[in-house]
Amino acid sequence: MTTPRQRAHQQTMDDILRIAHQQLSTEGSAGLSLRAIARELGLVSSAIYRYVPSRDELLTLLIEESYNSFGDAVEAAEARCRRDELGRRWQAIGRSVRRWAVANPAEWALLYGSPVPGYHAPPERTTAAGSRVPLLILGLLADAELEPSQDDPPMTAALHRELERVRPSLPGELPPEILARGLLAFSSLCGLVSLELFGQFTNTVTQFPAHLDHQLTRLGALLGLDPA
Amino acid sequence: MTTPRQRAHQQTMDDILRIAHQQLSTEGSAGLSLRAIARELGLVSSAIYRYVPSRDELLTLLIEESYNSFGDAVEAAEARCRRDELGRRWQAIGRSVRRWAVANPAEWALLYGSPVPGYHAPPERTTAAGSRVPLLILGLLADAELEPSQDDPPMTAALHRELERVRPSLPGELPPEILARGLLAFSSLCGLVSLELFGQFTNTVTQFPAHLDHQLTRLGALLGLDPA
DNA sequence: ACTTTGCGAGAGCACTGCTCTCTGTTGCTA
DNA sequence: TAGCAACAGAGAGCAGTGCTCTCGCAAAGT
Repeated sequence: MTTPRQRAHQQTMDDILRIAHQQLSTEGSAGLSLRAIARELGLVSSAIYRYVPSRDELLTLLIEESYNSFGDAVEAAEARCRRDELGRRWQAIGRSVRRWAVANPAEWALLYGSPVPGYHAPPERTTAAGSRVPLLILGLLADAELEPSQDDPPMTAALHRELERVRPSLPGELPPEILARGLLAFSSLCGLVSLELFGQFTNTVTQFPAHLDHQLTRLGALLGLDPA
Repeated sequence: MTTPRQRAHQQTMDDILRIAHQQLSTEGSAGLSLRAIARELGLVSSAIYRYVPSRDELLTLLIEESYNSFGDAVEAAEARCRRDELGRRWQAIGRSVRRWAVANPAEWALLYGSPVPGYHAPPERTTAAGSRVPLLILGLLADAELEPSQDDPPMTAALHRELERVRPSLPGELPPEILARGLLAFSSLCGLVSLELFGQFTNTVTQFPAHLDHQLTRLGALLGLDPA
């Protein structure tokens, strides 16, 4: 049972986040202004602090929401694939990552761009949501039941141990070599999307969807997935 | 011939940039404050505008300097390799990219992180400096004189044409397929470094140098270079 | 009916980028 | 050498920011 006051509070809170997201896309993360949000709500600037204790806290909330919106989008795209078509699942993940990023560039910058200076997201509130997409890739690799091969380069014993140690907290039973393939695939995907969004490709590539598809196929082969 | 006044001006300008770089590393790009720089110089806030017309202009100057410092570092590392050891040259590039980024995280964020909101670097002043490292990779691929192979996935005709079109402005005579390999290698490298610096790997990898070496070897194979 | 709690208003502090005007100095030139 | 123009810094001021404080009102709980 919620009291009218609680509902009103929630309503205002939702409005704040809605306006904040909107501000984020028009002004960028540094342009996020509590005062501007208050103004838009018809509130005096100090009243906003009844809802959000600080600008940093608002950023954390936006990061959580964005990670979840991102995770929802990519998971939904991947779920539409047949489970045994591993190459297609990888392609669906890659394409939907880019699609979400292009549709929400400010949010992408918030998640994978430079950290907002002076602010550090509390890990306990963001790592879970932030792991959803990487975990999706690792889940895919787990389903592939891949074995380390000759093509996997050697790694130091310390790195091998480290990747062994995180094994229990990951889906399936990923050998360190396979986990490393997944890390590279995810990193490459982030790099491709970030370089596109942040404008580093402007003088070379403009055919972004085609370029991404091409590179996703390369990465699929690197992962060890059949093209399907 | 320079007058004392010109020399004094240049001196102050250098001080401004020095303090700005220092402020960048302690406060981050959004913490860059013209007033703080003026304060540190013992100047009143308005006097700084005799040297730097705006905060955006200061950012552009910092970006140019950073790109060049980055390019210097990577080029120097690559130049220390024997020209015919292509695998080593790639490894040297990758390692020195990471080394520079770890040593100058704020500058890395400025170059490859989210663009500072409201500000857009004038391309005519940054693209040349920003292309130095990518060009180094492409020069390496040109030296390798690689041919497209079965392993290169197909690409759309439009993308192929686009990569053909930039060919003359690049070193050697890179076929679109080889250029695409280079773009992926550079993107992956940026992704790996950014994810490390921006803290996305914290719960998985801490053995960063070993991890990078491992992935550089993978990428070297993908590029088609002998391990050397 | 009384008290606690929550919410908004308003003033205020310290900070930012940036503009304007005024003053003293420097350096070139007639 | 005298005079003028360019320049450098000072200081005030505007509009904006995050955030804190106090005050009063109204709703909710007892």
